[in-house]
Amino acid sequence: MTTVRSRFAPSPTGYLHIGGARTALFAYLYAKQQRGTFILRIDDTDRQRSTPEYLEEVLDALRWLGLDWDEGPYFQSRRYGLYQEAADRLLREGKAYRCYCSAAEVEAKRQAALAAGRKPVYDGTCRAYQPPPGDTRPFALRFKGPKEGETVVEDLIKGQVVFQNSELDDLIIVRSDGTPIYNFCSVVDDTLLGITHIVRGDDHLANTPRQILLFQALGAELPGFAHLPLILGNDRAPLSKRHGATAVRSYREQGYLPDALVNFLARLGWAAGDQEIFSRAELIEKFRLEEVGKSAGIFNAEKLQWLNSHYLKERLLAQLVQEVKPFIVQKGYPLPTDDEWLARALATLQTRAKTLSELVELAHFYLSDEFTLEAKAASKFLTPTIFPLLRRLRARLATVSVWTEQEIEHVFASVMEEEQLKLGQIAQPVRVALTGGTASPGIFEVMVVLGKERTLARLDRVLPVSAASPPPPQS
RNA sequence: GGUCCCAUCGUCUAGCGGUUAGGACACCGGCCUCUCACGUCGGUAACACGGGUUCGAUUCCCGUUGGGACCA
Repeated sequence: MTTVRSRFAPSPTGYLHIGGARTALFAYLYAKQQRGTFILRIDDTDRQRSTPEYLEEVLDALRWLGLDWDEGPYFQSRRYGLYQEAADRLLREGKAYRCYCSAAEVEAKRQAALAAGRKPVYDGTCRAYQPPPGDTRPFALRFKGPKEGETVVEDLIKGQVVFQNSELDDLIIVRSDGTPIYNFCSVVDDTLLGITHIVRGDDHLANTPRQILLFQALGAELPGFAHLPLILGNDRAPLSKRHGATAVRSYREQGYLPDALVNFLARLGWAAGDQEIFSRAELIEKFRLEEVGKSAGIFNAEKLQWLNSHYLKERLLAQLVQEVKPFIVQKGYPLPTDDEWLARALATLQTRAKTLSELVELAHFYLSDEFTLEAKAASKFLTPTIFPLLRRLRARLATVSVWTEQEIEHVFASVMEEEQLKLGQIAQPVRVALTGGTASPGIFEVMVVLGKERTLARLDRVLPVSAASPPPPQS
């Protein structure tokens, strides 16, 4: 039994997008599951559009997702000699021929055929053409495919897909300018790299029979194929920029955790019974390429968000502290110097945030003393009638020596009893004073995290008259 | 246009001839509760259509419709 070698072969012509990430993930999971090798190959034959920046971007996204490759990256741009060699061999062996038709001619014929309602396939003009010696016209290299019989793709996902060879026209393998085309490079590389399983998007399915013919012509063993259905936007069109964020990077920047994205992507098109949450190890153990669904799936942002909040809740605080820091900086808050304190602050918000970014937003009243009071909240809860109560509470709190939830609660309880009030009646005004709004973690935890000094200062801030300080700004 | 792929709640899906068609997200209610969340309990919601095959089709076959991919 040969060991599995699967590959992911992105083109560094843009950010790694969600669809690409899922393809990479499935190829990765399959390799890991089979205890095989996951190979990264960079299909950068499009030199105009491939850039080192995008390359770094793609590698970075893969690393962030934890899709570490065992081999590579190999660069197609550094392997031209190999393609040339393979093309020469096919020409020598009579499996390819020189085509002198210019691109313009072919395109014209194609258009004409289309207009006349015929198949826009290459007409085979040069297939039997013997160039006279000394013919110096530029030529492309075309693969000489069989005109009879059929080519069968045994796809792990789609099943058996049959193509009539008569429907397949002779594929250009090297352009007249000497550059090999993608389909050819891909086959040559898959052969040379010993790829046993090609996992890719099903937009490549229609090209597969031609590639199979090429594999055979090169005398290579046929790899297994697995064509993944595409990911669509909510309008059922293939996911693209106009559906919003498609780059892995933008999810990272929005504060999604790689675990959540990986879990989400894995479940998009694949399931293991009713299970929704999968750890990395579980995915590797349970994933089956043959179980991947055949139909395209729609990217469901709400579900991703739910998964992310799930992973956020599970996150170890020490880890969360580190992960949230870039977001604190990015939002312009001073970075707390005390990690232990930050951990306690985050702990009160952990069940409330869906992303790291949102977590920081919710933590704004911890991170800065300069927040504005929500006008609606202030006008409802910070009325003059409440001031005496707040003053009384403030005075009592000032006497608390051990600043714990328990002690604070005692103070509240006594004031409540004296004033014949329910906790809700007193907690809301305090909440508004301390956090600026009506929604926050439990008021006692907030006070503990804030500390006695900041708590009292914030109460003073909303209390007019006595204090010399001006009333706080309202939004 | 040709070839190919696809079709279960709004969405992701389970199902692999006989089920009250299951789960999850979202949505709507109850409970919990100092607010908001979390949690928990419950609810609304699907087999695209038409023919076969079969005692029996969501499931197998064909077609229609509708999506999609590919054709240097």
